[in-house]
Amino acid sequence: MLSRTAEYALRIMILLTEREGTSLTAEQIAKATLVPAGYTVKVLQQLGRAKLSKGQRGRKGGFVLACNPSKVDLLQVVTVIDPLKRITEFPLGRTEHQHSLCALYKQIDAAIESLQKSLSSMSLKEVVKSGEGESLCQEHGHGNATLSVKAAN
Amino acid sequence: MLSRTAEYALRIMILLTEREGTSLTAEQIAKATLVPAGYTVKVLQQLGRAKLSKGQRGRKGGFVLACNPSKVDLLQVVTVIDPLKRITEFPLGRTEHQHSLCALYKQIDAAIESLQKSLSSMSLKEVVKSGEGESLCQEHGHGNATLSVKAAN
DNA sequence: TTTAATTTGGATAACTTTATATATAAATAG
DNA sequence: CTATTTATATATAAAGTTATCCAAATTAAA
Repeated sequence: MLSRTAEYALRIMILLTEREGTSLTAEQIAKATLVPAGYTVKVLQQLGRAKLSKGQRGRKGGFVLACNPSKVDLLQVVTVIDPLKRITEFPLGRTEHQHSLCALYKQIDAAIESLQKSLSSMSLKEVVKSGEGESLCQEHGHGNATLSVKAAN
Repeated sequence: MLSRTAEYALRIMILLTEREGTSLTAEQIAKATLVPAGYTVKVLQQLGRAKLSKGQRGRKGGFVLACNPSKVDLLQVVTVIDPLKRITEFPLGRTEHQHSLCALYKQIDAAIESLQKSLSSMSLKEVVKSGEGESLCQEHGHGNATLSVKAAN
């Protein structure tokens, strides 16, 4: 549904939000998000060009959040990777059976709209906040998810 | 968002619904839906295995709708092609930063849910009905879309 | 100033999805 | 019964996405 890359981008941005202020190397990010090591930097580069993250080279380098995570929502992150654009024109040429197909595209567009609404309804910060405090990973989680309270940091 | 193939499947099913009762050759379907000619049969085969359409070989053969279009919604068609499945378990192994990531997946799942809800809110028949009667293809349509009332058939 | 750590950018490889082509099987018309 | 029309099945090709690799650039520490 979301492309895998978009999902990676979300994981990475959530991690950067959680660790706001601190600098993380690509390797650390890969390890924490389980995004393939080499691919992590590719995703970070795209996020960087979009000014959502920023990389610093050399020793002590790494990546940091470069946006206000209360102002950036999940849709904005997804959009950096693949746009999910609304259907504003009937995308087919003139066919004999335009009417039904056109009606179909109205429905498809409505579906895209509801997806967008859902993804834009929460900022990065809100997601991180909603994950703070008590055990979450059971609810939708699998057996060996942690049950413990998040360690203070 | 939807795969291209899923979109093709929807176009085809809408056409078959519109022409319910009549048999259409793959070529006719391809022409009317603008799905690539050879690929049309691939999609029809998948729809056929799912019992949504049915093919008849030989002279006078073709494809017909094989379901009750008032009982089949857009999500069911999409599901034949690519499942769009809900996230019922936290998909990552145990990482250090599970809490936020888990919260992220709750949001992603909510987005999938809203997409599913939207796609399942209308049956094939309802879509076709909503396209009947007067000109539609202007609203979301491009310049040379027809303005005329649908011809009686 | 050298060296080590690190991002950046470009090239390449593996995999998946989309599309085409070819051969086979079935149904009908004549 | 034969020829034609059509779907079905399988193989192949093209395009797109995902992932890896390597060389170059930058930064900081030693």
